[in-house]
Amino acid sequence: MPAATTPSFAPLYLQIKQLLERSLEQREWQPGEAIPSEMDLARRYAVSQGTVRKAIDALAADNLVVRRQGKGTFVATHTEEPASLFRFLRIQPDEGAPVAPVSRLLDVRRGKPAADVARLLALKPGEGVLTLHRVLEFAATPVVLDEISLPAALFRGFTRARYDAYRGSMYGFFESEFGVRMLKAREKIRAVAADAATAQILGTAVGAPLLAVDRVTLTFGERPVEVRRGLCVTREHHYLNELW
Amino acid sequence: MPAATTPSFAPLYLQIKQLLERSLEQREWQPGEAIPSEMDLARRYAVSQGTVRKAIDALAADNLVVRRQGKGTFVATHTEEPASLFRFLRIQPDEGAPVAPVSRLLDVRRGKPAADVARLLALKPGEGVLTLHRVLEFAATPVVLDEISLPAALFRGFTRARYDAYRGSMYGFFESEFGVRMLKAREKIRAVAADAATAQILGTAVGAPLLAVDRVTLTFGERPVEVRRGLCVTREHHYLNELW
DNA sequence: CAGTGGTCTAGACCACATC
DNA sequence: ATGTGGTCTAGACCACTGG
Repeated sequence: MPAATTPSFAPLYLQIKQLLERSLEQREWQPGEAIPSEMDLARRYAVSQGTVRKAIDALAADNLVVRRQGKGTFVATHTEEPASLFRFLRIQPDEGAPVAPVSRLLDVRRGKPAADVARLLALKPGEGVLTLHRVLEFAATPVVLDEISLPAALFRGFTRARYDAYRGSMYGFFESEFGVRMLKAREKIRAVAADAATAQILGTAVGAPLLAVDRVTLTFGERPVEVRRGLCVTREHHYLNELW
Repeated sequence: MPAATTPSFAPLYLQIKQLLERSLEQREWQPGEAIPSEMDLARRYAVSQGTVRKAIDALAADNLVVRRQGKGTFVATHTEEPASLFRFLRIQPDEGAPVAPVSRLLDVRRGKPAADVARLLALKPGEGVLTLHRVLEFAATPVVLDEISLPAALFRGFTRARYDAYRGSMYGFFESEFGVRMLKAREKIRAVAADAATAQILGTAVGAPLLAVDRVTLTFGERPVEVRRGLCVTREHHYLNELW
């Protein structure tokens, strides 16, 4: 017997998935916390455990939750699990094992968005943005220069000092300090020539070829919450992509 | 009750998946054909339909097989389904809808592999390679220059005329003419400066920034069967990547 | 030990495709 | 009408985790 009402035409397990997704978005359970057991959720929604299982499987496939056998199912977080780090960090040294770079924030500015940024972030007229510049260093060598644009409304109280005090990835910082959760991203990659300012920061010649990675990052409901352009020296590093 | 013997320590459904994978590799069913129904397979392996279902789900997640409701489950193929085309083709025009480019083969050569190619293809000493050069054109504009290295042993009888006569993607050609099936790939992406020869073919200035995409393509058993370097003009095109 | 997710089964019914 | 994959259920047992 299904639940009391069937709110839409979709398989039951997808309806349950949607309900769980709403609870996740509304922080009924915090990132890193366990959600209720499958049996509890089955009782709550008046469906069988198998149906809840399929719903959770789908959430896990979307990287919204992480299953841990014998322990429970946990809300995905950027503040733990170094594994999930490399989901969004695709630049790696040509030689040697994957490593996490050091992030150095150059500046933080507030202002009006450029037209393309406003469009990509779906900002309302008049909405402001935060613009960060930061460098990623691998083994003390600057490799990536990022320009990061964020809707100011979602990141009130952002300061350089606050970021510098944080230990962990930038997305971990966004999640724990501002409650903004980066779920997926779309990147467009091009090759460009280094301009003078970039060349100086990255230690390359002016005109040297750089990888330009334009990322739009999405949160719940496919809402864009970050636009970032990364310029990357690929002399001893590369962007790794697995196709399957 | 499980099957007669349990050949290894793994869940039943993964053992079934492995058996099905072996059958797929050995072409017990041809690409594009339907495999037996879930019920038939359940009887064949003496397991329940649900277990076969999980095995097939896993194969479908690996893109080895495609489910079609009401019709059956079909062996994946590069010779149909334009959708699967864009799984390996990530270069797209900045403006407008995704389109399939025209592939123009420049030359075909036989010879000894370069050291790095031999290593990436895991060739035995003395094994020869085929080297192709080809251009991808979007709207009559050359955008990508590919150098493709293939183990000669797997592509006996390859000629330019034979490729030109084929209608469809290159991986479709490999699959239907040589029985070589490209299942997944790993790409390393860098920015480089155009050399004179490349600049001429792609219609750019010498030294212009190009995207260099180094791909190793794998078949069953993670065996590498293609090494390709693509050089791409990203003036009006980009490499698209979805992160989730 | 008790509780969690993971596997496996068996059977019922639905949705879709084909004849 | 028949056969296919897709959903849903209910219950049993396994494997892992932690007190």
